[in-house]
Amino acid sequence: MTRREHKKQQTRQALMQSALTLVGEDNNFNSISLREVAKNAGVVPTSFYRHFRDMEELGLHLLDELGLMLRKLMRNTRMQDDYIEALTRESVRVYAGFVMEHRNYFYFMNQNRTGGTPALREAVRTELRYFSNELATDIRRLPIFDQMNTDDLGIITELIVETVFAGTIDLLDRTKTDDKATRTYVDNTIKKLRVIWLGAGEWQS
Amino acid sequence: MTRREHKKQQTRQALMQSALTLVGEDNNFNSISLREVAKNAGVVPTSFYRHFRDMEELGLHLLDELGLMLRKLMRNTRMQDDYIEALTRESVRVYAGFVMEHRNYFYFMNQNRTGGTPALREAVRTELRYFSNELATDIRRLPIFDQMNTDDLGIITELIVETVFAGTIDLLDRTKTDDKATRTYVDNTIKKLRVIWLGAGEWQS
DNA sequence: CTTTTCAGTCAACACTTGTACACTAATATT
DNA sequence: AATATTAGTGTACAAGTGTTGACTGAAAAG
Repeated sequence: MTRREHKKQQTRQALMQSALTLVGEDNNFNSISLREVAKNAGVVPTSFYRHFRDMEELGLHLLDELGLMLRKLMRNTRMQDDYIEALTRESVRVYAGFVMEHRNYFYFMNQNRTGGTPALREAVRTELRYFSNELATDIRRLPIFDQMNTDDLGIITELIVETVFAGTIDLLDRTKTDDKATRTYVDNTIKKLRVIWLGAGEWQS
Repeated sequence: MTRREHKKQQTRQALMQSALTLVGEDNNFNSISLREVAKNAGVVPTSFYRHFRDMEELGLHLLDELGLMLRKLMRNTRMQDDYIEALTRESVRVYAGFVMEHRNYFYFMNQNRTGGTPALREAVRTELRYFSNELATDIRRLPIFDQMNTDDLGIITELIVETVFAGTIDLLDRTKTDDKATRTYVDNTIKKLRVIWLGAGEWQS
């Protein structure tokens, strides 16, 4: 990579980081302006166009980045143990920690799952589906699921992903004022997942 | 109510309806302007202030309205039958129908669960918690739950509400292009709820 | 019938917005 | 060493933003 390309990457990253910071400060991604982002990145507004067509494109790249991190994280922490119980506990705990370390990213993702442009919304959906699928092929190996109908398995993993993800925004908000919020989230989510595991075990029998 | 008060209520309603319409087509509540709303309601921008302090206040009232409708609907459809199975199926079906009849309201609610100002976000949370609690006192009567720990019961109802609600935004988006989307949503949601029921039945036993 | 109230109007304000265009200067290519 | 490329700058503009204060006229209160 040439020296110039490197410089470019640097401001590109500054722009993305800037947007993320603004989102973290309780601004909605949809209502932050291109100009704010540029200013916050220490760059003139028009310079923005050297990197992204518009804010939506920046958003999509942001989502890519988060997705990549998330998938890597999940792949590393899953399947360390054979016991669903321990696996669940550890996964949720790690997930919560990861969320706390990347607050702004998750604010962004949550906002755009339900709020963004149709394109952004679809991108988040795809990301979650990706997870769900990975989880499915992953737990297929477990004795409980080895002969379950594929569609049903998909629905169960979807339920799991939704459950973990649904509590994220509450976790983000509550941890601002409550130190114990993370623990509460982890405990509650684990209970929910345990209910799901139990139900899945009883499925079609 | 005097004739003048009646007129006022009318434009007030027009403003709320206007905001809702804009949310339905243009997409995000946070990026629609006070002026747009006023214009769309056939009223001059400054007139807006006779009714609401700002857009957030309008949003909160919108949420009140939806919450009222929703709770009434749910109360009417729950507990018609003794079988969980039939109850679930009917409830979800009715809910889906209701969503389709009030698309813009649900876009609004979804957007602000994860996106709006902290106040709006909290308002949505409260609404969902309200549901969860009502559901809890409601199914407490069922033989499966009559001796369950109250906290655990709360978590399970929370899980149920989240599950029903999580799919709503997808339902809204998909029904734009796919006629069968409603059926898919109903079927999938029912399956998920069935898993939860099964798991709840096995809980602590 | 006269006076008060007040929902909606009008004009004006100080800003912010996205984007077009011509420019500069450092880097890369020849 | 001469030339071409291009990330970032600066200026400019039309359009839209929230909010102000003084106004009007119909309905309500006296």
